[in-house]
Amino acid sequence: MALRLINTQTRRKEEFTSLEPGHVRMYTCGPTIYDFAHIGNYRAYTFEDLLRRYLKYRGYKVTQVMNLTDIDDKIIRGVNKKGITLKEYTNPYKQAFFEDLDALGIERAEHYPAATDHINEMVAIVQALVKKGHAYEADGSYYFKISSFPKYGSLSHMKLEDLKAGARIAADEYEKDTVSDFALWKAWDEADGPVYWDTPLGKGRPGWHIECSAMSMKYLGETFDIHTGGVDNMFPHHENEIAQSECATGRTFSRYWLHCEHLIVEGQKMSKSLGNFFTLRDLTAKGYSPVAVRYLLLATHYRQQLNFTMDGLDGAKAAVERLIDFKRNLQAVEGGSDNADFPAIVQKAYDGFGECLDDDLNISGALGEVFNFVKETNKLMSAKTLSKADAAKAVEALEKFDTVLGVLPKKEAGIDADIQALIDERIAARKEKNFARSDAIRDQLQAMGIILEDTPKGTTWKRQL
RNA sequence: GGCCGGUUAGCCAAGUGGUAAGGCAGAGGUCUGCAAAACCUCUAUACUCCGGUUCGAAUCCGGAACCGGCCUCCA
Repeated sequence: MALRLINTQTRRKEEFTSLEPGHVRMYTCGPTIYDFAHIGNYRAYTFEDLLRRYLKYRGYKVTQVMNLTDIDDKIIRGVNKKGITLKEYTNPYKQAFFEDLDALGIERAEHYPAATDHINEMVAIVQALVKKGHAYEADGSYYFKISSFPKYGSLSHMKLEDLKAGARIAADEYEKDTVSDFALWKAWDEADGPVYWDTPLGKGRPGWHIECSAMSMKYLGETFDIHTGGVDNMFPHHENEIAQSECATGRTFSRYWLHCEHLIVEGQKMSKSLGNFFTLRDLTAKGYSPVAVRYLLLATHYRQQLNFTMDGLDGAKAAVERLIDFKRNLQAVEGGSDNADFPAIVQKAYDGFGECLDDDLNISGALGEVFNFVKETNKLMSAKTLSKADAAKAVEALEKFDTVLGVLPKKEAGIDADIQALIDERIAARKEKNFARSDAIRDQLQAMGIILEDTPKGTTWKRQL
């Protein structure tokens, strides 16, 4: 069966087809690089990574764009406070972001355009909108005229007249024709200090929404396949993107919209005041492995709110370990004749894995299939009825699944010579029944994060996750 | 006020009409110098509540409670 995705636009599960056969173009709303990203942000990026990896698993070529928002009110405030340039302010957070992506095993997108590198493209869109009567200038700023786009609200299913005009309408927005019109370009203001661009639109800076329109269309074309983001971006951000993009080009902007639910921590909204606000660095500092965090973020369906708990993190770690151990045990299988039941077990795993993920990326179901495969194969292994060739096929399947899951170590890390020397010494000590010495070595290695496994076949080791 | 999700065992979490996947935790076992690790086996009268439709409902419809989200720059 084909891949089906729930499109926010229609609220229906739709069969996915790409505009260009075999090639998916997707745009993913990225971070504002004014601080370290938190695990809620990474939930969204992990979901996008799952989508990307599964599209590739299904044989698509993927061109993904993730923007880096490096201009907004908070960044301007930070720049002026510290008296440094905008790039000087944002670069450390940009670097930290990529470090976190690597730690979490999130594949790199093809493009990471920064907003401030695309001012000209944004200006061009604003000019096109003005020319077509969809935008107007007021006191040096430019606004999108929502009343000129009847389709406005079709993504979030919100009606303008239902919106509560409330406290969040800033007092300085009086010059807009109607309060719901949003800024495409903001005129320079003294508080902006040195942060501005001189453009045909005047001296100022871009609004927030326009960057995504400009950069997605530049790298993916006027119409592309998938646009993703967190649910909070559905309105107004994505709604505004659609309005400005479609009015500028006269074409459909994104064909599918996917929105990721938020995560909560221990059943509560993540907030600094509750003390349950975590960056990836906060968790690794507590000794948690990034791959455990990845698994936890990945394992819940993306349209479901994810309850992030420390117990859950321990459970995620144990689940990943089970997969890693499964692979190690398979690789140690020797000889034997092929098991007649095994081909059906592998086939069932492949089929189940694909069927679940085809169904709007049902990752929990897919993981269930993987663990059933692990259990059934382990059963054959412990009965010593699995052949070396069977085991190789099982490893192949597991590695194939892991192209989507991304939780297995890329390659076994080497072992230091002195660690090997300790292991050898312990083996010798055990032969001489010098258990005091062998236990001391065992403790020493454990303190170094090396777990020993004394099996009937001898002593092996693994790194603690 | 408008709109949108959710509520499944000790915890996490699939399942959208046919009688409840999977992971963690827990118990037992194999192995072991003892452990650990790994693996196997087992376990739980778990579908928020109240009505309705149906031969049959976690699943569909109506209502309630609770939790959470969006309503102009927050993934």
